[in-house]
Amino acid sequence: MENIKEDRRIRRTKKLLKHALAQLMDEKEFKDITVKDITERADLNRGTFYLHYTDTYDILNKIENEILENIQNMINQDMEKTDMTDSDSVPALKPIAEYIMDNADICRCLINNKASVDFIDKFQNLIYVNCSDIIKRRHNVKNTTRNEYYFSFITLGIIGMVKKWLETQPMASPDEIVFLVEQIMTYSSAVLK
Amino acid sequence: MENIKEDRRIRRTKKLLKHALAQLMDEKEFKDITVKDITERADLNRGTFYLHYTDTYDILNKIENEILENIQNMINQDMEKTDMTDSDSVPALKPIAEYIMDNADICRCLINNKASVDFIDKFQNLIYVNCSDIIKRRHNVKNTTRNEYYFSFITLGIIGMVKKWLETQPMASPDEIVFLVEQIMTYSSAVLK
DNA sequence: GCAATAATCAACATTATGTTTATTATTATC
DNA sequence: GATAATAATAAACATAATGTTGATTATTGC
Repeated sequence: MENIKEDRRIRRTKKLLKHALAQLMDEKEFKDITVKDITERADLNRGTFYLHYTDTYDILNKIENEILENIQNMINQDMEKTDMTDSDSVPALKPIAEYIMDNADICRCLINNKASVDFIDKFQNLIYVNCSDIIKRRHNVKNTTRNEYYFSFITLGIIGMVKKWLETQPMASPDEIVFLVEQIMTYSSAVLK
Repeated sequence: MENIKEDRRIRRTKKLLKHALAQLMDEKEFKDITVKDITERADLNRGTFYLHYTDTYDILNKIENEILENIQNMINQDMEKTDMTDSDSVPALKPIAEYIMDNADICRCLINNKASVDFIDKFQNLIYVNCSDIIKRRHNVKNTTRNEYYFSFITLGIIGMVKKWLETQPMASPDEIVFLVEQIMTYSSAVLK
């Protein structure tokens, strides 16, 4: 997805800009953050920003996509290893929960972001795409409109739980959340037909 | 909440501005909508906008709050009528679903809005505040951290379902959605302790 | 070391914002 | 229907952010 070898200066600049934005999002709403704010915080020239991003929404979008790509990669790795037919747990959940825990600050500001692009939408879609097939196969469930509604319920519900997790200080351990998510998935799949 | 008698000109102006914004949100992302866009569409002077709202986020916020206030009022009315201890259904759901159906265009653009304030957050909070007490009493459930996680799951999950409902054309009838929501609430409450 | 290129700096035109003042049009109320 | 109150208009303004350009300096990969 990314160029394997970007110039060191580019890597440094992008990292500085992203860190600056994450800092600022902790301090004020995204909509009130300007390109000038970001470059001043990163101690870079304003023009430099435009060498890499078109506007503030572009850089935010790219931060979001990186996080979600990392999570998707964990799922893909897990898919190869796992025989889906026998186990009832989802092995990818543990590394994902640990990843979210490790990146709690950035995940929290993305998921709580009041004025921006659609991190939650993209996250829900990721869960939807990766889970619906697995669940359907496991529980021998059909593609009905009714079940589509329930999937929308479950997938956004899981994000609600993760959101709560990130908001509750001190945060529970990844293992605890994995347990709760698996439990809720088991219970909820009972509504599917 | 609102002044009982606003000048007719003010009522007209506010209505024109709100309709113009709703129209524009169907055409492009909220973040790209300017005050000029709104007043041009409403065929009003740009200065007039500032007589009533501070910026685009302010008017959006007020549209959101109106919708949610109307829903809250339905719940309040229902609370007075209902004896909570015996029934297992939630009578407010039907009028709420009908209200959402009647205002599907505006609700859809608020719930799908990619770049704005927090309609979904506020909506989730409304459900949370109004449902948690009822459910806790009904199922004799305690205030544990674990249950808080589940409430976050259920409340955002319901919004996921409503979102799906609004996206699916042609929309299902309010009665169908009420049935699904009640079913999911019954099933889900099984995870509470 | 050197060619390539990223970052800086200063300057610029463009656009949106938010405010002000004087003027016109509409309203509520008597 | 006349009138005082006030909402909407129009034009002008300062301010600030945006996005771009061209020349210069600094860093990088090889």
